[in-house]
Amino acid sequence: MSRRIPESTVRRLSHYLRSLEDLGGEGGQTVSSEELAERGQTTAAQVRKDLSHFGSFGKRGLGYRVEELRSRLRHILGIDRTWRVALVGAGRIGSALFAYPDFNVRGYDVVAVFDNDPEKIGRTWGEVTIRSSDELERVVRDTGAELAILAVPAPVAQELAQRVVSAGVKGILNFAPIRLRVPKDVPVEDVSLVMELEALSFAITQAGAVDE
Amino acid sequence: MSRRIPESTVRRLSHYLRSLEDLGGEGGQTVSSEELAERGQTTAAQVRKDLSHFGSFGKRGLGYRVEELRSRLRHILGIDRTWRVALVGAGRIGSALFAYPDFNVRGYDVVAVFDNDPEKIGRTWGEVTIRSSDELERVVRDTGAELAILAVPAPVAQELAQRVVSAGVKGILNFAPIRLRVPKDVPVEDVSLVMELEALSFAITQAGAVDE
DNA sequence: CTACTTTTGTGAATCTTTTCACAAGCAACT
DNA sequence: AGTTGCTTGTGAAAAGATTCACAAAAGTAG
Repeated sequence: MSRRIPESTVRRLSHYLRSLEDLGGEGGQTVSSEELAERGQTTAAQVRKDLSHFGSFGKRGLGYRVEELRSRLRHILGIDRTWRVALVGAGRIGSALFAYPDFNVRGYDVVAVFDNDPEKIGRTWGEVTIRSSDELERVVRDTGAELAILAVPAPVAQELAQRVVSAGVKGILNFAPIRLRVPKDVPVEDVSLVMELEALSFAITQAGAVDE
Repeated sequence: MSRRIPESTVRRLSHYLRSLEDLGGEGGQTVSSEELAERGQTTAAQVRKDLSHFGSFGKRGLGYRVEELRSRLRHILGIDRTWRVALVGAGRIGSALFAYPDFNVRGYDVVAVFDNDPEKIGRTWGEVTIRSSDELERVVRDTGAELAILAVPAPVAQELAQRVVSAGVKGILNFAPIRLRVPKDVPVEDVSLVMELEALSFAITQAGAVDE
């Protein structure tokens, strides 16, 4: 039951949660750390250690009750509530995200969409109207958005990051290929497709190089 | 100049490379580990340690020649060549990726696109015709695709992963929210938007909880 | 050529994360 | 109630990653 939680632990928690959901989990069904490990590509000891940071939810000799562990994890991850999300950038990536089904299911509710293309401003996506980024501060405040997804080109990402933060956003999911500078109490998660691809080509190249 | 390279090092290398590219880098311009650190949100010692895994490219008292380090990094990351990519899934995410500008620039060339929607099969995107996934093995082999991007729903991802691998693909970028089972010499990079968002809501929630 | 400044490359120290290993707890059965 | 079988929770050990700190190079100036 410690204080500082490793980033890698958090990612695994997400994964355990997904496994639990796949597992269905009617009534008093239980699951062992061993089973979770297998599904999560890790070890049983790791699963138990990860969970032990937050308390002890299992029963010895029996395992974890699926239903209970699931709701505990949702609470730990902070998704036992709805998060209001501002989507900044209504281009290709923005629209793909908006349509992403798991999104709403998991408690993320896109309450505002911004773009600076006059062609797009005023159109509606589902219930939401695309706004000019000129209105960003006002709309973010009015809608009470707490998260921002930045799906905009690199050159404008930094400016928009500052603006959403000053309008009250508490965390940013960033698709632009730059390191955003924001106050350090505002967490930023970067999604960089190029970086992922490079990790992949590195891994492939490296694997080949072992034989040399 | 060691053997096993930490995953985190690889990601930082990607980042250094991006910084070097931003830096322009005409002629004999140089950059110090300190400068790279600043841009990469890390420390100078970390930069030097990361690079030292692969040799020593700097000049003491002077730093690294931008142009040279850039091409070294491109070589290390395995992107001093073109990678032929098969894009599996022509839905929202697939099309966003296809249009992603950095993609071609960075040496990733989409040589085949697959979908199983009869509406989409036969259409062309740029130079590439969308094929039925029935033809996957043949087309992957014919085009010599080495990487696959899986942008398909979770239920079919595992099957398609196996099929691209058996057709000769050497690495997979996976957007489906499941852990793929593939031979262990085939690297898989997962991109999970939900996981990123959950890491974000955890961080925000946690930050608040410190005050309690 | 010598002194001075700068910045790398790297062992050693520190800090973090993972793995090990086992006592303690729980359920089921006799 | 006692025994057996299983699985958690957790200190302690091991492995891994980062930071420190400094000698060794390289350029520059006098």
